[in-house]
Amino acid sequence: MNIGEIARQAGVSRSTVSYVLSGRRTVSEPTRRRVQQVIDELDYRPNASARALKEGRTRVLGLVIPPAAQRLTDMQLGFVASVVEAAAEADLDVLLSPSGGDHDRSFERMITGRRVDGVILMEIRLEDARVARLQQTRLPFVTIGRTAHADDTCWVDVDYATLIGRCVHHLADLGHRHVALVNRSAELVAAGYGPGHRALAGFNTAVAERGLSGTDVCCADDAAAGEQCVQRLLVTRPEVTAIATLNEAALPGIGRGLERAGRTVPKDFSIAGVAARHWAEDFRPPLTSADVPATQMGAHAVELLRERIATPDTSPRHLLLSPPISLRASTGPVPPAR
Amino acid sequence: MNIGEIARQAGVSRSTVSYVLSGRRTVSEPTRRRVQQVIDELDYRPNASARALKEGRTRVLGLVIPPAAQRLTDMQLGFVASVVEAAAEADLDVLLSPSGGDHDRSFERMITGRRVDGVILMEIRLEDARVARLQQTRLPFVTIGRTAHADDTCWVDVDYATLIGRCVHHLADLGHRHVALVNRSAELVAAGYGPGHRALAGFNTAVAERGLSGTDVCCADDAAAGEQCVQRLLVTRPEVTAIATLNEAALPGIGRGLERAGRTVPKDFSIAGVAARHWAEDFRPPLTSADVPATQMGAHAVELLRERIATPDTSPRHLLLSPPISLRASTGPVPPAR
DNA sequence: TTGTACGCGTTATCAT
DNA sequence: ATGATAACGCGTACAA
Repeated sequence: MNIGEIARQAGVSRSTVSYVLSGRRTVSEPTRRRVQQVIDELDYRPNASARALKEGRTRVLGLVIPPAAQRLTDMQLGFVASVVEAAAEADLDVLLSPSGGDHDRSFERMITGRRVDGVILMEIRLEDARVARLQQTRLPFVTIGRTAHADDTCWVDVDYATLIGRCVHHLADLGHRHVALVNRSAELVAAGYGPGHRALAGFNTAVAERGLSGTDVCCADDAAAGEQCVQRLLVTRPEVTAIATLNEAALPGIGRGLERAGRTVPKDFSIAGVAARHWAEDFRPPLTSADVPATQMGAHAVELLRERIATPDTSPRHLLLSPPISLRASTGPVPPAR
Repeated sequence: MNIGEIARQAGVSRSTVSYVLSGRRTVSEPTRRRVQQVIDELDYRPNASARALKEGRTRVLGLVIPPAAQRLTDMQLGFVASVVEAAAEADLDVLLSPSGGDHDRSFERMITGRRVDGVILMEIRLEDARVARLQQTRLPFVTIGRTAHADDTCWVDVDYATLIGRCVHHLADLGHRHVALVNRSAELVAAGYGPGHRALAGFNTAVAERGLSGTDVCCADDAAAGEQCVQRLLVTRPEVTAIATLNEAALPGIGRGLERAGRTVPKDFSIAGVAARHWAEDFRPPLTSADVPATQMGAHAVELLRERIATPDTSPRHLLLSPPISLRASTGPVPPAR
């Protein structure tokens, strides 16, 4: 089923059919109707490859996700879903590439085969080979998260440094003097994962500003690790009365660990964090946290990318989000010294 | 950068370059090397649209996911990740469409625009408009899950009826006489979501076979709903001593609800389920469950779809999985009557 | 090894 | 003001 077939059955030329479709030229009403009827009857839709070939654009966005080996986190999933949704809203499709480093076949296919009009990258490292690779090409791209030197790229990110800092200040206001940061996994931090580094920086700054004693520990992204981590922490740093964390997947374990150790939240121990809302709300008691707006971030990323595709030569735009902390029930005044 | 440019710089014809690329004709070694060198220097990669147009296939698979409105479950995410991974393994790309019903723009684009060589559908209803729509077209497709009359389609599914039945038999073997099924959400079941219906059927059959008393309740897919659900259940059916469930997202809440009610698992109360392994392992105590192999299912779906694309006219293959129940720590002998 | 037709939709240009 | 013709985008594969 192609445009020539429609033209034949409607008794017009191929270009007329094309003009009926695009509306780029006026076509006499009777002709238009006749052509449209044949189109409807045969349920004709132009071949996307032919159109892309001619127009020089595919109406497809690429989305690079972390390889499935490391199970995607809830937040990453939120990004994927919201990107796809926002793209669909704009009649754009999304092509997925599961790629960790560069030199990845699917990544290379995506960016060199002119399959996509632009790329959204997530799970960005401070030094990221994929970003470097994309900068070599002329392909517009936007990152969710940012590299260490991201002034000349387009990105949307959460300001983990500020948010973790705010958590610390909130805890300090409540009288806590000994606080701990439960960071993301050691591997992730070692690999230069931005949020981990920036959260630590923000933590250290705030701790210094308030004259607190601060400890930071890495913790794998799952409940079991969270539980172990808390157990160890309570032994090695018994003076700690509050935790700040960006490790949402560890939260259930952190809660369990405290419970097992006989600490009641928030009476004996406080927790504040940066997490997706449903993690915060599912925590018992509900977690005081800055809720990461994953859904909006995906939508923003698509918006920035569309701009960039439309006008590639304007200076890159950024978006650094710091959602306010929602006071819930997991933080309270420091308990009297034992 | 196109094939003509490469040909010019290498001093050969376009077809020669094409043959060097595809290897479908032997090219003299010196020529081949010269061409290859130019290709490498210019980092040339054929235009995917042009190739798709000529070859009549895109090397892209479509994956239809539920719209993001209802947050994707962990298991759905597992499917997506494993499909993408398996496709990448076979040098295929994946195009995503977030579509609930039919008549969805992105769904229609995908299947009528010849953008994809085949489609994988998930979150299948017993009566599914998208399946009907796909059957009208000639496009090969595979479903994860199956409709009520799925003999002539290609699918891979988990045998929820059998697995929930096995849970019930296991609980009956331990002496439990009053068991409850915690199903997926009422909306999902009302919409004809297959697993919900089949789990209920399997539950009823097994309950009847063993002469037990059975109750079934629907429960939204989150922890809070699970907690409420258990609270209500313990009040309305105080005789119940065991739960079978396929609602993994409700598990943390179910655990909390039992704890609040003073029931210890597995001493006072048993739970068995069908869930992704990490949900089972994160449960306290670890959940006795049939672990849904989401990862393999995605890979199987891709495999079946590739077969179907290669040989569209063979009779459709199915794959009904019933993974064994892993005994963990959440089931035990029925407690003595109070 | 090369020339060339083909796949299909778009659009500039020419004809009516 | 409409409709028709033809070139173009790019890679593939058959005929020469």
